[in-house]
Amino acid sequence: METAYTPGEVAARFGLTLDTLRYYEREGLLTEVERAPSGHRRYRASDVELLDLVRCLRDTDMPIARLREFAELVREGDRTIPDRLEILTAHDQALTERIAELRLRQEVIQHKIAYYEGVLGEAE
Amino acid sequence: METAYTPGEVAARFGLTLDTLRYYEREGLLTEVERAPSGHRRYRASDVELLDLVRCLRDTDMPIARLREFAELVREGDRTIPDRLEILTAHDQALTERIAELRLRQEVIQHKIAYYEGVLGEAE
DNA sequence: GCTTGACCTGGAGTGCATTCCAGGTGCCAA
DNA sequence: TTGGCACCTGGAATGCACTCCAGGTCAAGC
Repeated sequence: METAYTPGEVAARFGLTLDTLRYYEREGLLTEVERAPSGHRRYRASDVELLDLVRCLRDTDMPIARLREFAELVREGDRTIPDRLEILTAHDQALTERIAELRLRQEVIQHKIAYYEGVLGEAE
Repeated sequence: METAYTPGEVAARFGLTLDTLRYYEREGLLTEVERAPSGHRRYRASDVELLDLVRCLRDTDMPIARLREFAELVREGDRTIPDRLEILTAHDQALTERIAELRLRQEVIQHKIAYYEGVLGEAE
């Protein structure tokens, strides 16, 4: 029998709330989650694995709509791997650009900090 | 006579819409902007300078509320420089952390990409 | 048997940052 | 004098990603 995780366990593991977890499922970001006889969700290893990637993509600002596309491809099976690859590489590139932009902006901010420190230094 | 910029010029320069520009002003992110006799805004060099920093901070995800605090300090004069410095250094640090997080997540994504590429390679 | 805690549902509500709109003014060029 | 364009106002609407709620179920422990 496959190991399964409760909603509480999964939520704690990924730092998500139960509401967010359910929301992701409703939005189609996860493949259909199995249920215990009681009706409670039971997450399998494959769910957790996908959620790990989803969290990764979400934390790097991939929009929900794009994540849904990705999850749909996952549901369609291995033949969609080229499409998934395209989504991931595009996101990877966007991420590289975003990081570069943040660093550029950070430099400007650091210059401003240095300027303010200079003003304070003179005043002494 | 001081050079002044029209709303259209400023919006184009910073890649903002006129609506956003007005919104920032309403929210107190800019110091009071002067008007031409017609009622139209005339941005002075100091407005543009502040807006440049605001844009930098906004583009690095500083929330509007925090930006308002900062702009209020600017309006209160030079004695608030230590407070402004505190806001900027805190943000600078948050930014460093954010960049580190993005890079970490990016690595995971790149591993996934490599994995998918491996799968496709084998299939040939 | 009864409470407690974890979970369930559908749907409403929230917060943030814009973005849009309707109805107006001022000024320049044809 | 008539467009057309850039701009003005207050206020409403939008999009996104949650987050909350009311009213219920289920299994375990006292």
